[in-house]
Amino acid sequence: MSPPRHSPIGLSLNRTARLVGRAFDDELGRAGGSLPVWLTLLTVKSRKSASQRELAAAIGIQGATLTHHLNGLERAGLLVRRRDPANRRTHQVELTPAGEEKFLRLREAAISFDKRLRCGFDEQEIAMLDRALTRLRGNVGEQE
Amino acid sequence: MSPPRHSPIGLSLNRTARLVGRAFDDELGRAGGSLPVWLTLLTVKSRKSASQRELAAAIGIQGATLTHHLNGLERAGLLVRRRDPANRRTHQVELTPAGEEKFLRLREAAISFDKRLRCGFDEQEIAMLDRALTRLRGNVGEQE
DNA sequence: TATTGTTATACTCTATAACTATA
DNA sequence: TATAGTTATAGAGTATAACAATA
Repeated sequence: MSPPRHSPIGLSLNRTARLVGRAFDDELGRAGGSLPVWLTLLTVKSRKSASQRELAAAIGIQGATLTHHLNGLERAGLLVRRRDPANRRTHQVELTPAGEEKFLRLREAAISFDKRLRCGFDEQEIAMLDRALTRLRGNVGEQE
Repeated sequence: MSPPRHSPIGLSLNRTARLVGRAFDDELGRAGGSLPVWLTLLTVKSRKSASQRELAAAIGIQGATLTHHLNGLERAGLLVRRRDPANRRTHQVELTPAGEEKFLRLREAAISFDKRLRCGFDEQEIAMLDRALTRLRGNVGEQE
């Protein structure tokens, strides 16, 4: 019955994420990308030869949603999907040279943005923040 | 030219916010609401007699977007908009009794969710996290 | 039958531009 | 002319359900 006697951390998190996310999306936009595009390229690069289901799970979206983004990226000539000869149900996603270029360009933007984000933080503070965020994810039941 | 030698804090923030946001939205959904609805009701309650422009700014959305949400809430009978007699351009947004009830119900959900979110954190850690988030907002140029 | 991925469709949140009404 | 708000429209991201191909 008593009102909350502490600042709602969820609200603060939400506001921060929206603000930071919007700024990041703008930066990616200037580099010819968007947040889901960046996440997709990054995940494809870092999880070589993963199935699309695994990629989608790693990004945190549904398979059909990933298909949607992959369609856009393939249409733009940034990647190709090949059937795996071993198991022809699964597709192997691979970046084209143009896709590799785009990846590097967006990575530049991401790195420079992250630098801006870290202003005034030392390594230890960032590590603490990261741990706190991880704990928050655990508290809402992240499975991985 | 060297690769980033620290974990990208933006990615961690993004992943956390999406996960936590989804869980919160589910909780609000079970209480018959949604995140923007909750933010709208909360802001209307806490900023008595603010203009819609001010409300929108406080929530962090455009005026037209707020109008969209207010339309839904008014259609649902949760609030009314009255013209201010002093300046008939501005509208005064006021919760109906049903709106007050909904507000309380969603507040319950928000409080219980926040409690879940705080599991394993002590007050000092939450305060530190909150300060860190505020600093991140500052780093991407929050004006207020 | 089970699994991988796609297509079709729709919903939510958001935004911009043009408009109405007040001042 | 300037300001408050609305309407019309659109776009991005996401999801679910039904489907096709493969195992």
